Order: sequence, then structure tokens, then C-alpha cells
Amino acid sequence: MDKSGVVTGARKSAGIRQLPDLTPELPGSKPTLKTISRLSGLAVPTVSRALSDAPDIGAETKKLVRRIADEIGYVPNRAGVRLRTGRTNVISLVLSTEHDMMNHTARLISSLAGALRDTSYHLIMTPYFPGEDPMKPIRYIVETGSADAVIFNQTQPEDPRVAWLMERGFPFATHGRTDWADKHAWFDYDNTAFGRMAVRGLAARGRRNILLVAPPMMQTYAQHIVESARDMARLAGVQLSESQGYTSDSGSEMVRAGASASLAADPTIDGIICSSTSAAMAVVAALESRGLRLGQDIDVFAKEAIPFLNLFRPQIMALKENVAQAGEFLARAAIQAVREPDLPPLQGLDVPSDLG
Amino acid sequence: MDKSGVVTGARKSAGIRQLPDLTPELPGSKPTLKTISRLSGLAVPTVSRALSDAPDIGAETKKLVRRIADEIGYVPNRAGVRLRTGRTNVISLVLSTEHDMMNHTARLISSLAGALRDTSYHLIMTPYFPGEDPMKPIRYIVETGSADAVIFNQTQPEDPRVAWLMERGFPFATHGRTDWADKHAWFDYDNTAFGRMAVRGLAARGRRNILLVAPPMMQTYAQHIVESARDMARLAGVQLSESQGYTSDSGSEMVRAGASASLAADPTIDGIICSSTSAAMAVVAALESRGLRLGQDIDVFAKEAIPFLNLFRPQIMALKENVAQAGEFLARAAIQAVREPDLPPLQGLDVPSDLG
DNA sequence: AGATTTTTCTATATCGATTTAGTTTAGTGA
DNA sequence: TCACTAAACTAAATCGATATAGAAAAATCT
Repeated sequence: MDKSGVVTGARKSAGIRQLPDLTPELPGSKPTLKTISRLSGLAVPTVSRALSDAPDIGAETKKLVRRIADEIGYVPNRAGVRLRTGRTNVISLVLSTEHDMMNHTARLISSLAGALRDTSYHLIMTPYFPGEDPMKPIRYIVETGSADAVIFNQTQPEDPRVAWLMERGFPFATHGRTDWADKHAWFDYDNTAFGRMAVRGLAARGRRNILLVAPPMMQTYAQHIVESARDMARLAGVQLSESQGYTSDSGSEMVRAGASASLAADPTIDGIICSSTSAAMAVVAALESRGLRLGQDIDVFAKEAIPFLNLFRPQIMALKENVAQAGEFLARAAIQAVREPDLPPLQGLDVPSDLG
Repeated sequence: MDKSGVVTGARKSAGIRQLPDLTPELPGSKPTLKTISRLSGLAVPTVSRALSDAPDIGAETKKLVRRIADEIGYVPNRAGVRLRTGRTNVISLVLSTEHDMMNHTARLISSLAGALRDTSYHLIMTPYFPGEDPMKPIRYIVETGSADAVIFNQTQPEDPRVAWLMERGFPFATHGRTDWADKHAWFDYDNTAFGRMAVRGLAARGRRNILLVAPPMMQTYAQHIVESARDMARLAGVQLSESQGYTSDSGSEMVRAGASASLAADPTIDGIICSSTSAAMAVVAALESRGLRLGQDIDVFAKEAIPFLNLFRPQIMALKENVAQAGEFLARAAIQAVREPDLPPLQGLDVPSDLG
């Protein structure tokens, strides 16, 4: 209200190159914009705008500010930015603790965290437990504003999480596709190629009666595998049946028992396709306990994130799944969804190359 | 400066039970203290203090405020709290992406995230890559104030991270012990018991020449295993040698090759102790490729986070490591280190029970 | 030269929560 | 009845960054 005697105005200290004030910092306190302001003699907002390369700040000023910022190791305070702008600089990975896809998950986390390392983003884990409403963690993130974007997997064709997030325009990226895949960011393993190559590979080794241990059919990628495997089986003229009562996600003990039962029910089965590494392990255990010789009486075709199956049994026909690539891609996709919501969403496919 | 005509004072609206103002909220905006303030007619700080149960707020007022807060679903804004108090409500897990302890790591992450779910804390992942300075992520967290506490593993007896954090009084909890274990929070698997039980178990099956595949000796737990195994070997009168040129962390291919070489160099080896699941897998692969029969010519003793080894080979002598317990404990320990720095730090041991 | 525009800053308000320093009313004691 | 204390609030400042409005100097135009 009282402005008498207040001298305001620009250029008061423009042109000054050397630091006008070198008052020693309070020890232990992190430098803020205020620190730079004091050191440079510029106002705090000027410093802020200089660092964000605003057009209304002089070139010399920008240079000066950036030099000081570098020298004193200025890093913007996250809480300040977040409070003012609403941007959290956090990306949430929704973690299913289900079953034993553990290995896969760990790989994904590492690569995501690694990819975000040199960005301003932190990765937070938002777990949910089997049986819980899958919407819950998503709603939590959005409603509490805990992150700028969400990443999640186990997508379904008409995934309610995807619908809900799109409706609200909240940035996200999925590991796996949906029916609206052209409208959002995703990364997926090419399970259609996998299904095709699995049947073709087994047929090439003379297998004629193939058992497919697929993931739960609600998930999009299960449908990709099943459909492509069926198509290829028709083309190749081989028989294809699907596991009944258990899936590749069922847990190792259950898969082993199930596979054992399947083999007992139909002893002519000579090829098994597994859509996960742990399922392949369980299946091999099952067939060996039934006295079947892997690679001779029967072949197993699988997918794996880490070279592991062939260490265990060289005979397993394994295709590599590049989970590290998935993590890196999803990180970029999520960030782009946050920063450039109007660009077409990033979409990527991990196409398995043919077996040697 | 100008106070004329301003009516200030307490009790202006004390005693009012019903909500004096029901102005509809702007749609889509999250409720804040201000919202409650408007609805209750109380000042914002009063609302704040009422919610934090401060002694200078009346009982009726507290009840009123809490009721409104519940009704409108008030959740404190993280950025506001963090900016004002400096408390981030974040716990950082420093993630080693090294080797293939993947499975173990994933379990730990899930259980940590799960344990923090019903607290106000979020879990962020701070990765670092093999070969990097292990101090780097720690320094980053502390210096940027990205978290209230850090959790990390792969501790060494005189771990520089522990020393550095203790010096600064920054809250942390380790998975694994150090020489200063009585002074900080930790959770550990009882590797001394493991080493003892492994040797005893193998000796009980008549094994006389045992090979120990231990982790790198810099890590504390490796020393626990080696020392206890040596002690027990002396007691039981069996021979014990340690793997040369490879460790249980060396990566599956390397362990397989190394174990194969060890078996070639000393064909009288009739028992192998592995301190990790992946090492056990590799070792079994090695001995089978050399024509040795597991459970007959030779026995393998190992530790595992997920029931897996026995699915693969029932003959493997496996002790369970309760990683879920570790995660839960570390979460609690970290939170206590933050909230009650003066209480003695939480310390816990996962004691493997004897084999059946 | 005087008016007008451009350039480059500064001042102020704001995000949401909390801390510190008052201020008012009611109650107590003499 | 008047000073004095306790109880229960309110006011104002603060954390750090940024958006908006406004102001002075310099450059341009007429």
C-alpha cells in the first residue's frame, strides 16, 4: 500500500559481470533461487526466468545466472515446483505383486528407474494385491496428485483403467495393448509373432500335437498369442489345444500339476508352448517327471526376459523378450505424454527375431 | 499497517455445530485446509492445528474439523507439507541392478511397497549401475532432499555409505549388517546359521568334501557364511574349500563354468553350498553336464527367496529366505528412524529354521 | 525533440501447510 | 470490581518457485 520512497526499476545493475555479493552462505543450507538472487543482485523471478530460458531475459543475464547456478550447484526444490505448478516430477509404476512374474517385474523396474535417472523424474512404486480392484491404485494416483503419469501392465482389451485415464486426460503408458491402442502410449511384446513363431518352430521339428499354456484370456496379450497360434496351426496343419484349468500365470506348482494332467490325458502331445519363463520351468519339470525326454519325445517353446532357460535345459526353444527396452520405452512414452500431450502417443513393439 | 475497523477475536463462531457455509466447491479441485476453513468458519491455522491434535484447540472444534475433513475427503497436499516442514514422506530404495539377484530384488520391492501402502510414505527407486560409485545415489538422496530415509543392501563391514549417513544423522536402514550394526537399523538373513546348517546338513548326508560358492568377500554376509561354514566344517570333521575366481554373484554362465572347473579339478567334491538361488541353478547345470547325479553322487545346499529350486530339482537342499519379512521390517525400521530418531534403531534377523 | 514502442527487469501474489506471535474472551482470585 | 491468568483462537510470516502485471531505460519513429 505504501510506495513512497521506493525506488524500483530495471537495469539497476545490468551489465555488472562480477558477482556483487559474495556473502558466505549459511552452512548446510541448500542453494535456492534466493541465493542466486543475492549473489547476482537480480530479483528472484528474474533468476527463475533466466534459468528457464524465458524470452524476456537478456542474453548476458542468462549467462551470468547460469554460471552462478552451476558454481553453487543449484537444484530446484521439488516441493516448490510442485506446489506452484502442480507438476510432481514423479512417475508411478503400478506394481502387481501377483504370481511369480517376479523376474520380469524386477527387470522392468530396473530399466525404468535407469531410464528416468537422468531426467527430473523419480519413479515411485504403487503396489496392489491380487483380488483388489485394479482401479484403486490408479484412482489414488490421480486423485491425490501423486504423479504426473502412471505406467501399468496386464492390460485388457477394454481396460477400465485406460478408459478412465483417457476420459480424464491423465498421462499414462501401458505395458500391453488395449482396443484403444491407437489413442494412447504403449509398449508391447509382439505376442502375435511369438505365437506364430512358436507353432512354426515346433512344426518345423516335426511336432504335430501342440499344447498351449497361455496367460488368462482376459488379458490382451493372451488373445494375441492364442489367435496367432491357432492361425499358424491351421496353416501348418498341426493340432493345437489350450491348457484347461490353469494358465501360465497360475503359479509353478499349479502349472506343473496341470501340465502333468494334460500330458496324461493326451499322451500324443509332442510340443508345448509356454508364454512365461516360470511356466516353462514348471512344464519341463512335469514332462521329465513323466519320463518324457525334452528335445526328443517332446519340445518346449517359451519366452524369457533373462537368459536362463537354456542354462537349465539347452533343449528349450526360447525367444528373448527385451524387457530393458520395454522399460526404457515406457519411461520415454510416459514423459512425452506429460510434456507433449498433443503429440501422437509413443507406441512400440518388441519384435522377436527368428530363431537361429 | 492499517488496522482500523478490523474486528478480530476468538470464539467468534465457537459453539456453532452446523456448517455455516456450504458454498459449493469448484468442481475438480481438491479440498485443502482452506476448504475446511470456509466450511467451518475457522481460520486455516486452527484447522491445521485441530487436525494435528494440538493442545490449544478445543475438543469440540477438533471434532467438528475432523468430521468435515472426513466428509469432504481431505488429504494433506504433499508439496505443501514438504515445502514447509522439509519432510518428504518418501523413502528411497537404492536399487542395485547388478547380476541376477533379480528375483530377490523384486520380492523385496513388492513387500516394501506393500508395507508402505497404508502409511503416508511413498517408495521411490534410486538405481545405480555396477561399477558406479555406491556413494553416488546416497549423496544424491541426501543432498537433494529427495527422501526422508534410504534403504540399501550389499553392505560391507566398514560400509562408507553407513559411515557417511551416520555422520550426518540421516535416517536409513540396511539389508545386511556392518561393523557398526549396533548403532543403526538393519535387517539381515542369518547367514551364520545358514553356513552352519549347510555344512551340518551335507555332513549328515555323509558328504566329506564340500565346495562353498560364496558371495564376494567384501560383503558382510559373505564373511558370515564363510566363517560359520569353516567353523562347522572343523567341528564336523569335513573338508571345506571355497570357489576360486567366481562367486555366487558372478552371473549364471560364469558360475556354471567355474563350478564345472572346480569339479574337474577335484573330483572328490561331494557337496556344494550356494548362497544364491541362481548360483544353485548354475551349479546343478554344471554337475549334471559332468554326469554327476544330484542327490546321489553329490548334494547341493542353497538358499532361496521363492520356492523354486525344489520344483526344478527336488533333491536340492534348500532353506527358505523370507524376503517379504525383510521388506516389511525394513519399511518399519526406516520409518522409525525418521520419526523416532532417539529410540534404539530396529534390528531384525531372519533365522532359518532347520530342515525337516 | 517528443511520443511510442521494445527490451529487460522488478514487485507482488500465489500454490498449501505450518510456525510464531499476538488477541480476545472467560474464568479466577483478592 | 479490577487486575491476572488460562483457554482458544486469529493474523501474519514462511518454505521455494513461478505467473502476471507493471515499470524504467533504451531504442525507434515521426
